[in-house]
Amino acid sequence: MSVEFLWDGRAQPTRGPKPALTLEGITDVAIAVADAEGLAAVSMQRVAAELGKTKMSLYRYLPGKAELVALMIERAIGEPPELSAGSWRAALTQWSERLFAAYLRHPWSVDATVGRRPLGPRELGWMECALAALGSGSGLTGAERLDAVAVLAGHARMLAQQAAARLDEDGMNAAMSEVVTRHGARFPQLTAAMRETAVEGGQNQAFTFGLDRILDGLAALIDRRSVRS
Amino acid sequence: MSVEFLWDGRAQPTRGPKPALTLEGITDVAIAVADAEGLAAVSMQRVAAELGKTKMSLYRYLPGKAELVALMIERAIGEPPELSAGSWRAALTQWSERLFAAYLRHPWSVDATVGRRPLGPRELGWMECALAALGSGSGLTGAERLDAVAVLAGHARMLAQQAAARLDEDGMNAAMSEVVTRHGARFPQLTAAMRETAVEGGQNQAFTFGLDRILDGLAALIDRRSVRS
DNA sequence: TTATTTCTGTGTACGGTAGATACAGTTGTC
DNA sequence: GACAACTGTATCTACCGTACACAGAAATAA
Repeated sequence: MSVEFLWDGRAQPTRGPKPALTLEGITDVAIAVADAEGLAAVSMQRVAAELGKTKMSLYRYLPGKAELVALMIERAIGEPPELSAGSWRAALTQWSERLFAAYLRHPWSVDATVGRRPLGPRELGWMECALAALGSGSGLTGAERLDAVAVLAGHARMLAQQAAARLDEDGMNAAMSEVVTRHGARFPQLTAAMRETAVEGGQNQAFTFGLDRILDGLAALIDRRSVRS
Repeated sequence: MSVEFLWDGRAQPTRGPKPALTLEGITDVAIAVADAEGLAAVSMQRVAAELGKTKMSLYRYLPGKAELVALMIERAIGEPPELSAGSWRAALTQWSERLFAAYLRHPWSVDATVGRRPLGPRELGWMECALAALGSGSGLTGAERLDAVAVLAGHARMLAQQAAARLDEDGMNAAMSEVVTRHGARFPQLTAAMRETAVEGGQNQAFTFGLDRILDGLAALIDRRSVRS
């Protein structure tokens, strides 16, 4: 996975035949496949076939599959949001909600952003704008602000993953709940909590709950700092 | 991926040749490979070769690779911790730290626990014991307790992933920081925060910071509830 | 205009993956 | 001893990512 490709793009040549494809077109098709059938369905063969080309032609545009996935992530996450910010809390709430929404729009992006990998300009842009929202007079150190943003991002990721898992209730969840009812005696708290959860609101509520708790905790620290100083 | 296999195991036969392998042995070897070379290095071929057998012999013990990974997770996460609990806060702190430690011991388990998949008994056991710690008189609803546990688990996961990424500083991080310095002007907050972070403490500090913030937020809610009632 | 260079897209090939199936050999039970 | 059940292996298919060689197209240099 070459970092340069992600940041500097691909120098387009002047000579030779006109390219029939574009990086954007390839990425869009790959994203469409991933949206419809998951990240596992994205193969060079599949993407090329969707474009009416052979798989090897894609390698004229991309060094390899890792770069394709990186481009998919950058395109799926979108430009960093413009935060119509008053307080840091309002700004970070907006930021988290938009990140959560982006994950929900493209559930595969959760799977695609695990493990060690180079970050693209947009991904860094998102971090930058969250840090900026938290920066103005919060009294937190740089490390603390990084940690806070990481917690928020992690929360959005986790909830998006859970929401995606709940989207497809195709038998596996049925088998799972069958297991829970069978061994329910071993997990009393869990069965009770899940019974309650079933009635009330969906995944957005869970996200908002966690987000509010995190921001409450952050506010408590910021208040303490501002009092002391 | 069959749920039954995870929960009921494999009925061991009486007749026929003595099995040369055991499920535990296979799982242990697979975990050893994953610990040393990452989850991507775990293939049926590789695990079988490590055991001195052909890959197809493994299918006498496991329905498929998905089940192997599921067993690896169950074995790697370990038994749910016995929380020497006083307050809910102490208990959840201990719980989160042990989960974080488990992720650090087996960094591949972060990659292995993405996406929709059936949960094993130990994984549910961990949830159960966290819910129990939060249950006694916290005043939270079942859904809220589930959400709170999810936030804590997500935090442990995210920080473990970051820590694992920072373990191998093999050139890619170098290329990455080269990019950041080149485009540093676009990310002033980020570069400033990262410069600060470099000097002070490691990943444990980041984990503790986020954990404390989450628990602070949770405490604020619980206090509010107990006052009102 | 022609020749040359450079690029695109394709066909072929290789090593890797997961898994199905058929079969030989071993071991317990009747 | 016959039979049934099980283990481990060999062979096969169907993918995957990608290296390499080659034919044709297009822009430039002569």
